[in-house]
Parts: sequence; structure tokens; C-alpha cells
Amino acid sequence: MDKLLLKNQICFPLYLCSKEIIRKYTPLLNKLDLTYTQYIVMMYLWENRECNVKELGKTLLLDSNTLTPLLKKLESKNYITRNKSSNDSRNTIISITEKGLQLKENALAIPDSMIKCVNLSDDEIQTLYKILYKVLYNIEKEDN
Amino acid sequence: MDKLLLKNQICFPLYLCSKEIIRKYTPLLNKLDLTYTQYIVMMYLWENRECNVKELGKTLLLDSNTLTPLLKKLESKNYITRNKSSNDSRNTIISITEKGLQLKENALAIPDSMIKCVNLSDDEIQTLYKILYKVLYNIEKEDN
DNA sequence: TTATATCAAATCGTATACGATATATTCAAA
DNA sequence: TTTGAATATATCGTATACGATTTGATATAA
Repeated sequence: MDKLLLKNQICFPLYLCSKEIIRKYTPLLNKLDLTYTQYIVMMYLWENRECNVKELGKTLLLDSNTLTPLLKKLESKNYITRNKSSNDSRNTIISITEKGLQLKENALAIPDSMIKCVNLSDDEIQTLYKILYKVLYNIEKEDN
Repeated sequence: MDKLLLKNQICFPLYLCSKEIIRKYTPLLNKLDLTYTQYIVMMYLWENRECNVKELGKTLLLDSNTLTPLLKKLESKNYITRNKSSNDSRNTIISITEKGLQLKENALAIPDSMIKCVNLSDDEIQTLYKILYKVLYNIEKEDN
């Protein structure tokens, strides 16, 4: 058996699924003037209101090289503010604005829309969810 | 229940898994002077030897706007050639070179290395594989 | 035959994604 | 207390990723 066939890879359908689901998000997110990555940043802030770049990056597994330009864009849309912390001015405090909070109302229908699009049973979703988080756990703890 | 929490999204762990697995590939692929996307192009060509941009894009779900610059890079590494078809000069024929074919030998250990890193049981891998392809099927056939 | 539709690549602009490095600040040890 | 280590962002360069448009070639219909 040829292990180097595309159809024998597990990462390949993961890569495709991620890409294609994000593609499906795009028209919904366009209405909010958000990209997918900006959307998950906003989700974090709808829940946490305030954070620094490092905290955000730990959740999204992104570093400042990706986040800084993205956060500047969200700032220019007035969805967030960026301010140096007075306690430790190495930190940049990201805070959601009133406009950013209100945006959540316009996003309420998106999750159901995506679930419908993916079209899995509740069981399958739970199984997928469990396996994906297991992979994440395994990958992050690996030393090699 | 708040449907807009990151932990309730199914796309979010998919996005993270795809990113983090590709990150794990990187040091292995660096030895072959390939990026992940270049690697899956090479996998396609190890199997098919020759194709045009559209055929490749149909499998990888990528369009010429992504593939053309990427293929030019593979050409500059002498892993492939790009030539206009004589039958229909709209088509660009991508062919693997001898050097590109030989590269496969250096890639033989990668799949096992990645399986080990993901660290799932055979059952879990099969389940994940099946669900992911089901999602892909459902997404692509959706009209909305 | 000629205009027009269709098709395949390529090009362009914008937005991640990330390794490597730079900068500024704080910490900590001698 | 001062200097070097550690930390948090930011910057830079390269490589996707993709919507929109352009270019060039082929097919087709009047």
C-alpha cells in the first residue's frame, strides 16, 4: 500500500474541510465586514471583553506576527481598541467597543447556518469534535 | 446556551487542527525544500505524472490564482515542467521531472511520522476520515 | 464567416500564516 | 544597581488563499 497517496492522508481532508468551511462562512461574514480570522477574534472578545495579544494568541494558536496587523484592521473598523497597558507597557490591551459588542446581534444566525451546511448528525458532530480536540492535545504535547 | 462561544464551534478545531498539523509537517518538508501545499501537489504528481492546472485544482480545491505562482516555484526547483498543450493551447500541462520523481524516496517516512504525531487509534482515524469526507461531500453539493 | 459565448490560465489586490528578527520593557542575578 | 536574560509586540520576508478581472484560445451559433 502506497502511503504517499493523497487519499491515504488524514491531513489532506482536514486541510480541505477547514478551507471549504471557511469559504462557506465568507458570504455570511461579508455582511459583518469580517474575515474568518477576524470573526474568531471577535468571538473571543464577545466572551472576554478584554485581553492582550498573547492571551488571544494562546487560544487561537496565532502569534503577534499574524495578530498585530489583523487587530489593527479591527481597530480601524472601530470594533476594538488597542492600548498599551499602564501596568506593563510591553502588553497591548485589546478591548471590544460598543460597536463591536453590537456586532454580535448580527452574527447570531451564523452558527445554525453553518451547522446546516455541514449537515452531520449530532452524534457525528460530537465524535468529530472529540477527535479533533484529541489531535490538538496530542500535537501540542508532542516534543518531536 | 450561547452558540457564539468558540468552544461550541465545529469549524474552529478544524481550523486549528489543519494549521497545527501543517506546522508539524514543516520541518519534515523543509528537508525536501517543499511547503505543505507544494507537497500535496507533488503527491498528486507522484500518482499521476501529468495533468493540467484545472485537473489539479479540482482535486486540491484550489484555483489558478493560487496554483500558478506555486507551480512556477516548483518549476524553478526543477521538480516539474510547465508547457502549453499543443492540442489546446489554453491548457498548461504540468509534468513531473526525474528529479521530482526521485523526491518521493525522501518523502517515504513522512506519513508514518505524521500518524505517530497525531496519535489516534486506527478506529479514530477511520472515523475521522469518514466524517471529514462526508462534510466535504455535503458542503460541495450544497446550493446555499 | 464572424461575432459571441465559453473556457483555461494568468494577473491583481487583499488578507492571513508563520519563521526570523528587531524593539522596547521588565525582571533578576551578581 | 547595573547589566544581561526574558518577555510582549511589532516588523519583515515569503508563501499561500481567494474574489475579481484580464488575456488568449477554442467552440458555436446566426
